[in-house]
Amino acid sequence: MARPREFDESTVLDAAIHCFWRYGFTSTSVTRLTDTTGLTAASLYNAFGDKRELFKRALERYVEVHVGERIERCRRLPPREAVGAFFAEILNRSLTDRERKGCMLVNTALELAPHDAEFREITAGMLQRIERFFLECFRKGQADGTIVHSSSPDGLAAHLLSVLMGVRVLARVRPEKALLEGIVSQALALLDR
Amino acid sequence: MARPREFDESTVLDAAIHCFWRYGFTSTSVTRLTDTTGLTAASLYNAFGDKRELFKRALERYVEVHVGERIERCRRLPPREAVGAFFAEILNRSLTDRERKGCMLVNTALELAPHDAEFREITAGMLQRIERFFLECFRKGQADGTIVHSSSPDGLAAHLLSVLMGVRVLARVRPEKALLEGIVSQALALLDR
DNA sequence: CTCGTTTTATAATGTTCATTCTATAATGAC
DNA sequence: GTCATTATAGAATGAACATTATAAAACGAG
Repeated sequence: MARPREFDESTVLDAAIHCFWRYGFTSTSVTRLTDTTGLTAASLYNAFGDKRELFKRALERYVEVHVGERIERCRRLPPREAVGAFFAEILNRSLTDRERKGCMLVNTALELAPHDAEFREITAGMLQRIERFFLECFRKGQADGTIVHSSSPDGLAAHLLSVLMGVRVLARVRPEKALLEGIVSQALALLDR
Repeated sequence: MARPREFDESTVLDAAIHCFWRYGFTSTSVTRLTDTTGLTAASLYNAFGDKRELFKRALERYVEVHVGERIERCRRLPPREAVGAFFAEILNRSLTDRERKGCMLVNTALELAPHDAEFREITAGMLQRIERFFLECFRKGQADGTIVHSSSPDGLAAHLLSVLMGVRVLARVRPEKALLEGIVSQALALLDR
């Protein structure tokens, strides 16, 4: 009926993710997007609306692929190991991230959420998803005795969420193994004694 | 010998701080700066060089005024109280920050440090200053018995630094009293048992 | 083959950006 | 008062920005 697309939407989104992840929304120009996706501006606008809409799609895909899948991977483990594995992945990512991209969700939370109500809601929801994952782990772990009872699950979950944010920030400035590992091991120790 | 300045440098820097703090480096246009400082672009460039140089001066002043003075204030207290007072101030600031500006140092660490070697060094040094403050408190507190020995001072200091970063990020997205207070009280509990 | 529809390529749009030019104004030294 | 020097005001500069207009191209339906 009509001319077919010459590109794969997910592939283009992945390229857009890489730009936005590394440089953020404002510092990613449409020119940079056309260069790295290979699409013309016309195709980009025709397919995604505008830059903001494209960013939204990219962020949603980022969270599904990079955050959601990590949570699913870890959720299959026993609760205490799940939290450990989660932070082990974060640590590994942060220490091998040569472009210092950090976490696109954290970056967006700081760049757009404060001034943009829509992105504030979106990022808040995504952060709550991580918090809920921690919460589940702690509830289960405290129930079966693999995680200590000294603190409430809610307090622990919020605390670990903030440690996660902190590690993601620090990793973009000082991606030092000793520093980040120290922070995480300190956080995990909270679960054991 | 020459025409005198019509403005006070510190006053102008404070106005610049407010812009950069709220919107970051990239999203603060020179027009916005001339509007809020009251200076013409010519005066701004004559006095400070360029936008980047002005930002650097603003950041340095921000850290002196807002971070340095807080550290000095708290340093006068006994070690355990010093840490408590520090986080009490952070919490209070975060919960009354209606513009969701967060912390200009954290914002810069995420916006500029990853791609700019000079700002990476600057922000890293400033973060280390906070870390050293924690470290001093822990060393003294462990020596006089007001802070528990269960963890190394270095590990604790790094951990609290990351909690601080995390709170500053979360506060820009979800400035909720219960959430932030929960995180901080959890962190402070680490010092007592 | 022709028509309707969507995608592409290219060029153009008008705006905003950081920065600088030109000219005028204000001072102290002489 | 004149001069050298620095600060201002306002306009101008050219580059980069996001977005769109125009027209050609590629397909299925009829």
